[in-house]
Amino acid sequence: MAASPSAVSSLTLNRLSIYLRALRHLAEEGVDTISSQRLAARLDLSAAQIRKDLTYFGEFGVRGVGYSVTDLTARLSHLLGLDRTHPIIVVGTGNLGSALAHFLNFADRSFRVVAAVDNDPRKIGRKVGEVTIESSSRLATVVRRSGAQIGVLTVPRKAAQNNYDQLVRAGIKAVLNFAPIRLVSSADIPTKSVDLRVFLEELGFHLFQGENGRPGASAR
Amino acid sequence: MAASPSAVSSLTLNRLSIYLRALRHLAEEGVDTISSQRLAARLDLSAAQIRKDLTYFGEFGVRGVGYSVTDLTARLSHLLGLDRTHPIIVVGTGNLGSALAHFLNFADRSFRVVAAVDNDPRKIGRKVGEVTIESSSRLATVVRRSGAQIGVLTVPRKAAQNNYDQLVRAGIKAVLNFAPIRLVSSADIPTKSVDLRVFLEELGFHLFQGENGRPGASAR
DNA sequence: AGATGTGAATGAGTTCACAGCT
DNA sequence: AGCTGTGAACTCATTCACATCT
Repeated sequence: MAASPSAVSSLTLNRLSIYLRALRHLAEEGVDTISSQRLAARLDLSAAQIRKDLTYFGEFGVRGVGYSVTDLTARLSHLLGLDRTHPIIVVGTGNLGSALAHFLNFADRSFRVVAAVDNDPRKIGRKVGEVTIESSSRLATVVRRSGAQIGVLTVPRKAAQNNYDQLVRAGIKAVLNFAPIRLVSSADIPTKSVDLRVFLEELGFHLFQGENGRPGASAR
Repeated sequence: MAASPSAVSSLTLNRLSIYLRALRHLAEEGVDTISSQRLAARLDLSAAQIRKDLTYFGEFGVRGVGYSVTDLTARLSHLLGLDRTHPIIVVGTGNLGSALAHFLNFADRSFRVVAAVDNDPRKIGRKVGEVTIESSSRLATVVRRSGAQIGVLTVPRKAAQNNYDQLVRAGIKAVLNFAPIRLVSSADIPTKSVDLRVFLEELGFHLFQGENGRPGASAR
């Protein structure tokens, strides 16, 4: 098996998640072997793309046959760390934060919200999903006590960097940031930023194009 | 000025959103001219990248000087269609859907939630933000009556394709899909899919790497 | 025959480096 | 002198095409 490469692109990694989801659906449908060709057709991408992505991590298939659905599922789950449970702390329990808290607990047993903090004194003591909201001022303590590994940042822009720094100092292992800011991030803490408004604004552009007579191209 | 190109990549388009946000902050700070160099430093990317992105759409700068903050803000806003208001319908008012509904109305005057539908009879008649939830069975009617241009799909996977098709038939102009499925999409309706679990799973991979002794690389 | 795994070819996206304008 | 706009060079990602295995 190939050693894990020093750097795999986000693009490849994100497609692994997509493959994994499709594989789970295939298992539900009772399929037990799948070729890159047929998986690609389902996902609307190329067979070569799938094979290339997989070979970054090893040889998972059988020539002349294809991939075992259960085997590949297990191996991708393991690669993405989904065969263990990652405790999450939600920082900021506004609309988005509390929605994500619920969403994550329902969606998957690989991620579990174990703590939540907020700035607003009125929210402290309330529950979001299974956990009780605590004060942001106790962030470091809460991280340590809960054993949270991943911080989900859903605070306003101006609070984001400060909360990020506190998470890092408290020993968080990774951060998913939804605040619309370029975080100054510690190089050794995997940090991913997602800005939801950006997606809408992309559509805004295409709408505008459509109006000007040009047929709107489908965004990927 | 350069004509809008037939195809601009999502990457470029998404960076325009980022530039625009930074420009707004600069304006708040009272800055009125900015060079690609200084903007790049702020956003942690290259000056050439910024200039190249902008030249897809025209010549916005002044040689020897830089870009006028207010001028560039206006031009990017216009390009992204943010100088008009886009009516949105939220399809599926679960955790994520209702969070987005609130979030979008607060965040920006360019997008306004004008309607929401849900499958669950118990939710119908309730309010989410300013709008009253209606039945998904009336989706087409609601789209037409409300004049919604953008559909935000936050329904379970199995309902997504069907709701998407209905949105399209009812004349929606663009769709932002959060359901974890590859939509079979009409080529002339800009459609963007975002899968939040994918982002977490990317972090899951990096956590796993970290454990195996390799220093975790920062995800972009 | 039919599928994978992979080097080679192509294509997309980014950075370089500099001519040209203020 | 300083900064934009842009072809050319380069790097990263995808696709091709085929040797290899079942």
